[in-house]
Amino acid sequence: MDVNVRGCSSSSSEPQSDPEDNMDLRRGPWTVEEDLTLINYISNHGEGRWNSLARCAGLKRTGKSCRLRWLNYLRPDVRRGNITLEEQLLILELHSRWGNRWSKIAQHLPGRTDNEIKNYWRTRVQKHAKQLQCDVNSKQFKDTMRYLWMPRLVERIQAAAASSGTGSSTTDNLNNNYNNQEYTTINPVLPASRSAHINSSLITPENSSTAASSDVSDPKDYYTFQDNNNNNQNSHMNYPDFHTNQSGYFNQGSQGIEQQHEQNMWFGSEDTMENSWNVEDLWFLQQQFCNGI
DNA sequence: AATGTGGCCAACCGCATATTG
DNA sequence: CCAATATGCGGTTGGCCACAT
Repeated sequence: MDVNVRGCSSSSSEPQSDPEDNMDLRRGPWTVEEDLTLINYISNHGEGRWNSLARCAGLKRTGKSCRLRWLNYLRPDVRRGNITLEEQLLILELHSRWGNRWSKIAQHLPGRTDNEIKNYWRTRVQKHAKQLQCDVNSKQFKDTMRYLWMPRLVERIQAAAASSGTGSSTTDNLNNNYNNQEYTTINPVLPASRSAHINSSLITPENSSTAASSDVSDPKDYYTFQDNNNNNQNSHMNYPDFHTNQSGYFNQGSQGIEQQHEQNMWFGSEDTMENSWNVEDLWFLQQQFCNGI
């Protein structure tokens, strides 16, 4: 919304310099009164033109500060609380695609802010990279996310849905998509060492090569979550970079780590990313290093 | 009980880009 | 077209809190 707030003050003669130079400006945590002032002002006049807004509302804050406070905290549709499994999965996938484009990623997580996603990434994901003593941007780490964490997340999502008995959840969409082959799935270009553990019948060189060059301009084409916590947005999900069997992203088969071990390591915890590194993670990384990937 | 440590997250900072006059 | 200003984005910081020692 484009609201003209310029007429509210003697703005034409105001100094145009950065208001942060103003010694009267407040910094630090916002008070309840400031929050209410900002909310009331925006509800009456709309958002935008933040510097003018800050002045006209009588807030001794920079426009930047007001904007940040509104977008990250006060905005009515901002979603608070833990990042869900579905959101974790989406963050991982979108980050693998776009890197640290937090605002772009946030656009695809309704109610989540770039700041929140950024914080999540730094505190949870980077922590594990640190534990592994590898760079978060390294191929090893990215592959670990892609071929271990994300499939596990899908399994956990499915397990959670199964246990809760919710029939129309994201996981049902996942299952349906996979089972019915509703969408065109594109296989990842897998590390050779890892490919052996994947049901080869689901991988073809044709679509594998397609994956690497898939021209995905808008992830909405691929992801839409049934967001149970946020207005029941109708959604589906389609992974361009994975091909799965019915139980998850790939078939671990007899060569994988035993299912029980897998469950112990991942399904016993509330937070998927909070577990310590397990044997398979280390094994996977080791294989990658050994194969020079 | 006191102190140290680490995680979390709101807020700030600096820069790049867009908009305006 | 250009300079000034506003806006948006990603990186970083600092304070609070919980937990460990």
